[in-house]
Amino acid sequence: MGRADNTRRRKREILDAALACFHVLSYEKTTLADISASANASIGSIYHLFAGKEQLFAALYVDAIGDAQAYSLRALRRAKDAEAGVRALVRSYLRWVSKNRELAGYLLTMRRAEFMSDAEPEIERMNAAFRVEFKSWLATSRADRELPAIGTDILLAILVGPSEEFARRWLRGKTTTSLRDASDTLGKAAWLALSGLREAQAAARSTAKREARLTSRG
Amino acid sequence: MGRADNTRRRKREILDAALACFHVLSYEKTTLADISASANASIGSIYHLFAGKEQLFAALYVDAIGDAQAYSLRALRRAKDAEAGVRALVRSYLRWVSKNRELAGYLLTMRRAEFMSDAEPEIERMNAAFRVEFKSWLATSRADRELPAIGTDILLAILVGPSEEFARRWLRGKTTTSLRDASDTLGKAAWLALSGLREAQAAARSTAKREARLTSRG
Amino acid sequence: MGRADNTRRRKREILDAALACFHVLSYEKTTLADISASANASIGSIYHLFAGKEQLFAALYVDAIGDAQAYSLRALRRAKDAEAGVRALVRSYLRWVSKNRELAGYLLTMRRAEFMSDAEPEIERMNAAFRVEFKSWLATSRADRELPAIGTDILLAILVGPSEEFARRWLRGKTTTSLRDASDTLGKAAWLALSGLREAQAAARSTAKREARLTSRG
Amino acid sequence: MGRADNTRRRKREILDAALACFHVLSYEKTTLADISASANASIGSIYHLFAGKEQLFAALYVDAIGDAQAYSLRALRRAKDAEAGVRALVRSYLRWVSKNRELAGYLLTMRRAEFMSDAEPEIERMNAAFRVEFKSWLATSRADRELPAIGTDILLAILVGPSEEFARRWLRGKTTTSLRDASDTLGKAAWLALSGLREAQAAARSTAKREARLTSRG
DNA sequence: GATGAATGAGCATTCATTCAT
DNA sequence: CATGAATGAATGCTCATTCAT
Repeated sequence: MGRADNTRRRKREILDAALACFHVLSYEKTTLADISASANASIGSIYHLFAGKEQLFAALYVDAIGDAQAYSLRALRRAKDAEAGVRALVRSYLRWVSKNRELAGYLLTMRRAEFMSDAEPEIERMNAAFRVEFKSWLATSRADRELPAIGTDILLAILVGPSEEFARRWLRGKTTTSLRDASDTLGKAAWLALSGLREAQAAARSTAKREARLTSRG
Repeated sequence: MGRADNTRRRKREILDAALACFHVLSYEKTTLADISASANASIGSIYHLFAGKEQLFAALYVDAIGDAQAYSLRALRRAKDAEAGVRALVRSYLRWVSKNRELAGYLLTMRRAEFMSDAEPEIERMNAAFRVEFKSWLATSRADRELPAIGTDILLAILVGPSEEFARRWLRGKTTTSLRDASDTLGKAAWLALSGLREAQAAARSTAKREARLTSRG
Repeated sequence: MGRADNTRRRKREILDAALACFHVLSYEKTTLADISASANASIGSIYHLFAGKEQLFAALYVDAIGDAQAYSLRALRRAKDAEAGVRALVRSYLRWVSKNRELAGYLLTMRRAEFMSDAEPEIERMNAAFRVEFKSWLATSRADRELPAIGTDILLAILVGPSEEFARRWLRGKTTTSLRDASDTLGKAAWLALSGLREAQAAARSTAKREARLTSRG
Repeated sequence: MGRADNTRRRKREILDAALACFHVLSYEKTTLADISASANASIGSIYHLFAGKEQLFAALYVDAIGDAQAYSLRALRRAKDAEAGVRALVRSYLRWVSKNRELAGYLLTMRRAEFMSDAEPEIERMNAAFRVEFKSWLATSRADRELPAIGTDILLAILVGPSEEFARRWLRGKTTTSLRDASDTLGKAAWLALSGLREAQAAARSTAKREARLTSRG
C-alpha cells in the first residue's frame, strides 16, 4: 500500500524492462524509448525514478549482485563443513544462473562497466558484507581449518572462476555438458584444488619441521 | 613491399591508438575523432583501412586473441607432460596479461560484444585452430591419458576460469597476492583439480568393474 | 478577509521566489521546480494561482512597473515646478532602483519579453494611466509652459534614458560614480537639456516672427 | 579564396540566419533546426563552426557591437569639436539602428544575457578599445576642454541613454517623431546637457575662487 | 484547495559515416 | 590515396503542464 510501495513496484517494472531490453539489444543499443515502451512508463517517469540511463543500469547491476549473493549465502549457511560449503557455492551459483539467465548474462557482461563508478561504493559495500558473512561461516563451521592458507583473491578465483567461465559459455549455448553435471564436476574440482593445496601446505610444513629438527641436531 | 607494409604499419598504429583510447574512455565513449587524433591519422584514412568503428574494434579483438593464443601455444609446446602443460598454460596466460595489460583488459571487457558478430566466424576459426593445436599436443605428449574424461567446456573452465578471474581483479588493482605467486598457486590448483578428477574416475571405474565381476559371479 | 488575503500573500511569496530565482538563474534557466522549492509552495499550487510560467513572470513584470510608477508619481506630485518635477523623476527612479535592485534588474532585462504579449494590454493601461497622471501634473503645476514642445517619445527618452542606462551599469557593478551623485548630475542634465530645448524653440519662434514681420513688411 | 574564406562566409550565413530567426522567434524559441533550415546548413555544420547555441548567439552579439562601434567611430573621427562629436555620436547611432534594425533589436534585447559570460572578455576588450579611441578623439580634437568633468559612466549615460531609449521604442513602432527629427533633437539635447554641466562647473569654480579670495583677504 | 507523480513533446547535442577536393 | 568539412539521424534529457488522490 501507499506511495512508497507504488514507487518500488514501478522501479521494479522499469528495471525488468531494462533487463529485457538489454538482453535483446545490449546496453548501447537500448534507448530510453525502448525501456519506456517496454515498461509502459513514460520517459519522464523513468527520469523521475532514476537519475539517468547509466544510473538505471547501475541500479540493475547492484540489484543483480544482491540477488546472486543472497542466493549463495542461503546455500552456504546450510553447509556443515568446508567441502559441503565449497560445493554449495558452486552449485548455488550455477543454479542461480540457470534461474536468472538474463540477469546472469547482464552481470557477466557488464562487470563494472566504466559508467558504474557512481555505484562503485555500493558495490564495494555489498562485496564487503558478503565477505563478512563468508568469513563468519568459515569460523562457525570450522571450515577455515580445512582450507589452504591463501589470499582471498586466489581463493575466490578458484571458487568462482570456473563456474563463471562455464556459465558464460552455457549462456551463449556453447556447452555440451549439462548444467547439472557441470555443477557436480566443478564443485568436485574446486574442492580437489583447495583441499589439495592445503595438504601440500601441511606436507611442506612437516617436512620443514623435520629438517629443522635434523638441522638443530646436527 | 612498400605499399603493403605501409598499410600494415598504419593499421597497427590505428589499432594501438584505439586500444589506448579504449583504456581511458571505454568503447562507447571513444569516438573516431579520438582515435584519429591519437593515431595521427585522418578520419578518412581510418575508413580507408577499416570498414567502421565496430569493425576496427573487432579487428583489435581478433588481434588480441591471436596474440594471446600464440603466446600460450608456444609455452604449451615446450611442456613434456600433462602437469607441465597445465601449469604452462596458466603461467603463460598470466604472463601475457602482465605484458599486455591494456590488451588483456580489452579482451576481458569486450568478450564478444554484441557488435562483433561480423568477426564471429574469424574468432571461431581461431578457437578451432587453437583446439586443434591443443589436442595435437595432448596426443603427442600423451597428456590425454593423464587428464580426466570431461567435456572440453568443463576442462577449459577449470584451466582458464581461475586465471581470468584473477587477472580481472589484478588489472583493477584489487589483488594482494603477486602475479608470480598467483601463477604458481593457480597452476598447482588446476593440476590438482584435473588430476584429482581423473583419479576419482579411475577409482570409480575399478569399483564398477569389481562390482560387475561380483554381480556376474553371483 | 481570510481566504482572499491568504491568496494574496501566497501570490506574493511565489512572485518573490520567482524574482529571487530569476536573479540567480535568469528567466530561461529558472524552472517551476526551482520556484516551487524557493517559495515552499507545491507546483500544483503555483498553477492554482498563475496560469503558467510565462503568466507568472508577466505578473511579476506588471507588479514591478506598478511599483516603480507609483514611487515616481509620489515624488512627482510633491514637485512645484517643471525643474523640480524633472529632478524628482530622475532622483526617485534611481532611488527606487537602489531600493529594489532585483526587481529593477528584472524590469531592465525583461523589457517586454516576447511572451509578455498576454500582459501587454495591462501594461499599456498602466502606461496610459501614468501618462494621464503626468499630464495632469504638468497642467496643475503649469510645468508644461516651461518644457519644450516635443513628442512624448522624445521627452521620455531624455527624461528616463540616461537614468536607465546608468542604472543598468550600476546594477552590474560597472560604475564608479555614486548613485547619489549620479542622481544629482543626471537630474541637472535632464533639466538643462529640456529647458535648453525650450529656449531654443522660443528663440527660433521670435526669430521666425521677426522675419515674418520683415517679410510681410517687405 | 580557399578554406578560410569559405568558413568565414559560412559563419556569416549562419549568423545572419540566427539573427533572422531571433527577430521572428526570440532567442528561446529559436531552435537550431530553425537556424539550420534558414541558413541552408546542416545542424552538424553549425556545430562544426560554433560550439553551441549560446556561443553562436554570443558571436552574433560580439559582431553586432563591433559593427555599431565601428560605425560610430567613423562618424566621430570626422567631427572637429565637442559639439559636432556629440551630435555625430547620437546621429550615427540612430542611423546605424535604422540601417540594421534586426541587429539593433538583438543588441538592445540581449544586453549581456546570462549565457554570454563566455564572450564577456571579448566584449570588455571591445568596449575598452572603443573607450581608447573615444579618449584619443577627445584629446586630438580638444573636445575634452569643452566637456564637463564627470565620470565616464555618467557621460555615456547622457550620450547614449536617450538614443537607446528612443531606438527601443522606435523599433517597436511606438514612436510618433521621425528618426531624423529625433536624431536632431536628441543630439541637441545631449549637447545642451553636457555643455550646460560644464558651464555650471565653471561658474561654481569661479564662485569658489572669488569666495576663497574674499576669505583669504578677510 | 493542495499535492507532486506522471506525462511526453521538444530540444540541444553527438558522432559515425560520406564525399568533394 | 588522404583529408576533414559536412551531414543529419539518433538520443539522452528537460521541464511546463496535467490530474488523480
